[in-house]
Amino acid sequence: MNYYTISQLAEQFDISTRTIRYYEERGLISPIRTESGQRLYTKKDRAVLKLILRGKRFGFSLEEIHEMISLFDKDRTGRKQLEKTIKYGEQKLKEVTERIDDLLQLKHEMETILQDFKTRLREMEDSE
Amino acid sequence: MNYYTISQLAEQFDISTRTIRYYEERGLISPIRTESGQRLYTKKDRAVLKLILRGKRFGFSLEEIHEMISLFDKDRTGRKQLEKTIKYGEQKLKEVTERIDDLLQLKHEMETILQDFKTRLREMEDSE
DNA sequence: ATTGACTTTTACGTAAACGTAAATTAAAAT
DNA sequence: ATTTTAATTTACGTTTACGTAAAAGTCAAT
Repeated sequence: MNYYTISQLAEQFDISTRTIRYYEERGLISPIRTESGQRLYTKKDRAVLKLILRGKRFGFSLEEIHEMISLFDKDRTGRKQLEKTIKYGEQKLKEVTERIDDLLQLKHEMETILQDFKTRLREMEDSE
Repeated sequence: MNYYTISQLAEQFDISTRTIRYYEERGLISPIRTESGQRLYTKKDRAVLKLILRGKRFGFSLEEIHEMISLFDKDRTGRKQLEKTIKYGEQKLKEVTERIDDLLQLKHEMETILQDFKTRLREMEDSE
C-alpha cells in the first residue's frame, strides 16, 4: 500500500493544505505520521476527504459531516449501536430524499421560467 | 392587498427579525415603509424570502442567491439583457441538475450501506 | 553538502451570516 | 392615559471555515 502527502491530496482536490489540516483539527480525518511527524494519507483517508468535500457541496456543515462519518465509519459492533446507526442513517436518508425533491421542484420552476424567457426572445426576434 | 410585519414573517419562517433585516442590508429584499419607518412586507416580499431560504438550504451563498433573484426578478426588457439572463439561467439549471445527480448517487450509497447494516443486525438477531 | 521545495506548529486575520444588547420610538392593549 | 409589546438604528460580538505569515525542521535533488 502507498501513501499520499498532504500537498498531493491538496492538488488532487484543488484545496489548500490548510484546509486538510483544518479537517484534521476538527477530527474529520486522521492520517498516520512518519517518524519525523509528516502526515501520510491512505486511500481510505482520501475517500474520507472526498466524502467531506461532497458533503460541503450539499451545504452540510463540517459538524454534520463529522457526525455522519463517525457513525458510518466505525465498526458498530454492539447491537444497540447498530440499531442507533440504522435509525440515524434512515433519518439522514430521508433528509437527502427531501432535498432531492426540493431541488427537482426548483429545477422544474427554472425550466418554466427559462421557457418563458425564450418565448419572449423569439417574439422579439420575429417582430424585427 | 395587505401586509406582513417583520415579526410575522419571522414567525412564519422560524427565523429572527435580525436575519430578515440582514437580507435587506444585503439588498435581497426591499419592503416598503410606513410614515414612521416601520417595514411592511407584501406577498411578493414573502415569496422572495421563501426563495432565499430555499436557496440557503441548498447551500447557496447569499451572494449567489442575490444574483439569481436580481436576474430573474427584474423585467429584462432589452434583448441583450434577455439573452444574458437566459444564458445565466441555463448555467444555473445545469448546476442544479448536477447537484441532483450528485445527491441521487449519495442516496444510493446510503441505501446500500443501510441495507448492509440491516443485514448485519438480522444476522445478530438470528444467532441469539 | 547545500540549495530549494515541502512540511510542521503556532497564531493572528478575515469574510459571511447572523446574534445580542442598548437606546429610542411607535403601536397595541388595558 | 399608561403600561406592554413591537419596531428602529447603531454597533459590537460570535461562529464557521478557512487564509496567511512566521519560525523551524525535513526531504529531494544537484
